[in-house]
Parts: sequence; C-alpha cells; structure tokens
Amino acid sequence: MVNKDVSHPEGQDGHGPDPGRRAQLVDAAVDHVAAHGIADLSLRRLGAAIGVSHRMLIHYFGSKEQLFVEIVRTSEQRQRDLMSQLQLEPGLSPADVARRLWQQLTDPRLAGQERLFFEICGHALRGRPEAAPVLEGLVTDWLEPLVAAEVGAGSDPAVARNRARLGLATVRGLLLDLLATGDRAGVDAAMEEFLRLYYGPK
Amino acid sequence: MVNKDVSHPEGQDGHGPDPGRRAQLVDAAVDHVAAHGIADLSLRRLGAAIGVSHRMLIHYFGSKEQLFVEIVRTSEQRQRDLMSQLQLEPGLSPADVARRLWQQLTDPRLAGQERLFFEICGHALRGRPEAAPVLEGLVTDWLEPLVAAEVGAGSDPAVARNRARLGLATVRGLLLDLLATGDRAGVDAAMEEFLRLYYGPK
DNA sequence: CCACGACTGTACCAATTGGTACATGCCGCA
DNA sequence: TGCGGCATGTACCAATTGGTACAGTCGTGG
Repeated sequence: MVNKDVSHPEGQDGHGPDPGRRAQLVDAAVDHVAAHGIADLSLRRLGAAIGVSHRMLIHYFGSKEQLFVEIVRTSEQRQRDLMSQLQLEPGLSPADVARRLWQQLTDPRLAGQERLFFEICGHALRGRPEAAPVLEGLVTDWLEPLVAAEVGAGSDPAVARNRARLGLATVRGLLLDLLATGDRAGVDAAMEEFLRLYYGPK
Repeated sequence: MVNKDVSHPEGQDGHGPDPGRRAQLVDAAVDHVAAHGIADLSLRRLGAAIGVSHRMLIHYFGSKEQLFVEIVRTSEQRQRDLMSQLQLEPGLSPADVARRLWQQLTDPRLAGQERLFFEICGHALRGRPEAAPVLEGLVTDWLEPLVAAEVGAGSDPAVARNRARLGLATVRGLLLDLLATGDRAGVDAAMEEFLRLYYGPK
C-alpha cells in the first residue's frame, strides 16, 4: 500500500536499484552535459533531454549532487580510457608519439568532452565539493605515466618529472587556446615548435 | 507621484544613473566574485555581501546579465593592468623578464583573480553570451605584445608567433597546475625547465 | 517652505529549482 | 489467477531566483 520510496536509504555508495539502467542514465547524462554544459544543469531539463522524468534521476542517484559526482567521475574515466586506448605502434620516436597523442586529443569530436573538462576544472577550483576530487588527479594521475615515458626515453629521473609536468601543462594550455580560438593551424604550429624545443630539432 | 523607475531605459550602454557609485559597486562585485566564485552568483547574495539590496544592483545594471558583463570586463581589465604595470628594469635578459612575469602572475594574492579567470573561461567555452567576448581576447590580445617582444629579442618573425603562442599556453597550463595542486615548488621547477628550453641553457 | 527628482528599501510576483508523496503500471512467482 | 515489489509518472511542496511596483528619504533650487 504505502510503498514508500526507498531510493536513497542505499547509503553512501549510492548505487541505485538497477545498476545497468543507472549506468545507462549517467552515460546519457555525460553526453548531454558534454554537449550543453554542466553549469546550468537542472534535473528537469536533463531528464527531458535524455528521456526520463526528473523524478527518475532522483530515484537512481539520490540527489543532484550525487548525479553530479557520477557525471564528473564518468567524464574523467572517459578521458582516461581515451588515453589508454591509443595504440602505440612500436618504433615511433617519442616526438611522433606525442604528435599522435596531440592529434587524438584535438579530434573535433572530442571538443565537447574537452570543454567539459575545463568547465569542471573551473567549478573544482572554486571548491565545489563534488568536483573537488578532480583537482587531485588533475596533475598527479597524468604525471606518473608521463614521467615513466620520460625516464624510459632516457631522461635523468630528476629532470623527467619537471619535463613531464611541463609537457602536460603545455598540452592543456594549447588545448584551451584551440577551444577558445578554433585556430587549428596556429595551435598546431605552436605545438610543433614545442616539440622541436622539447625533443630537439628534427 | 508615479515616480516610475527609469533605470533601464538607459539603452544598451546600460550605464546607471551615478557612474561613480556604479563603478564602486562593480569593483566590490569583482572582489566578491574573485573570492567566492561566479558560478552560483545571485543578486541577493551578492548584494548582501557588498552591502546593498539586490534592488540596487538591478537599478544600476539593469539586469543580472549586464552586471555579469561588467564583472567580466572589469576582471579582464584588472588582469591587463596587472601586466602593464610590471616595471621592466632595463638590462634584464628575456628569460629574466619572463621569470619576473611568472613570479608576479603566481603571487598568492592573485589566486582568486586567476581562479576567476579559469572559471570565466569555462563559462565562455560553453557559449554563455556574456562571457563569450573573453574568448576573442583570450589569445590574440596577449599574443601581439608577446610577438613584439619575441621579434625584439631577435626571433624570426615567422617563428615568433608560434613561440609566443606556445609561451602563453605553457604559462596558462602551469598556472592551472599551480591552482589545482598548490605545489609551488614543483610548478616553478617545471617553469625553469621551460625557460631553459625556450631561451637556451643558462 | 515647498516641490522635484535621484537614491534606496520593502513587499511582492511568476518562474524555476531540488525533492517528496502518492498512484499506477508492469513483470515474475506462487 | 492473484500478489508483491520495482519502475515510472503526476502532482505537489517550500525555497530561491530575477525582476517590478510602490513608497519613503533626502538634498537642492525656487
């Protein structure tokens, strides 16, 4: 009779009743958010966009905040997957690897995802707790593999960390430039200049 | 009698009745926004924080959007002023100039302003019209003086543009790193590495 | 002294928000 | 067939939002 709604007694792990459906919803949510922004997200509009009522979003995620967390986490995961799946043909020079990585990263189809990245950064820098975890991994998560690559390529371990940090920052700066200006050629040229400085001429 | 409120018949220049008071308000608004973020800004909270009623903000700015525009513009202006007022002692090497610039830019007292910059970027990338003008000047406005400096320092004009764009992007990437991690020493070291690559060793 | 116009506060409005209560439908199990 | 529980929708709530109407205050010029 009473049939009380027991959606958020789930506890803090917060996973909704049907994990499959939940994952499907968060996936659709990330797509929508990558395309339309996360700043003025409202449960009703998001629901309407992905074909459920806002009631369902609350049902599966407990609250807007937790949905937010899930979106951020999934978005991060996508970015990570993207990097891990880039197939490295052996025999390429480090510069070529970097070049390919840059190409992959600036694929126009990823523009929404990249914009979302910077948008979330902005929120996280402001201390929004649901986006704050991003700040932790923002540098360190990417630094480790890059340092490893640097060392593997023969860098002095002491310098490798600095070089990795520098490379990461430069890529992000140029990515922001690209998103803001859309000047693909100009940004690519700047990237080439960087690679020349970074790996030596030719 | 009727005393109709004629605050926004001002037209699109939108300047309120008393420019002095208006400027004072927008200044206080930028301070508050640099400290507390611009994402969840509400006229009432902002008013309470800077000591006026939200009614006054509407009165002087016509609408929230126009206040937003004014905040963005003023924030940009501050950043510009900051750069123009850095006194360049003559006889410094380009690397030293860059070093000083970096020091000035990473002054902890400016952290709020820098965070605001990235926050506004995020909103602008998402196409919020009141922040969109930022995207125009985001690169070009800073590129010209940098290119001039590069050429002045003897760079081939063809490469100067690429080098300038690269330098700008790297600075921003490292700034984002600094804001996210707070690891001043690590970021400074990466910056030193960059300067070594950029201007040659020592 | 008064009238006028600029400045500011209070009260209010419709719209939208996140979240909840209740009702309904649907599917599996006995 | 009937029952119970999950999934979903509809209707609703209090709070907050940007914006407006109206009224009061105050200095200035006549």
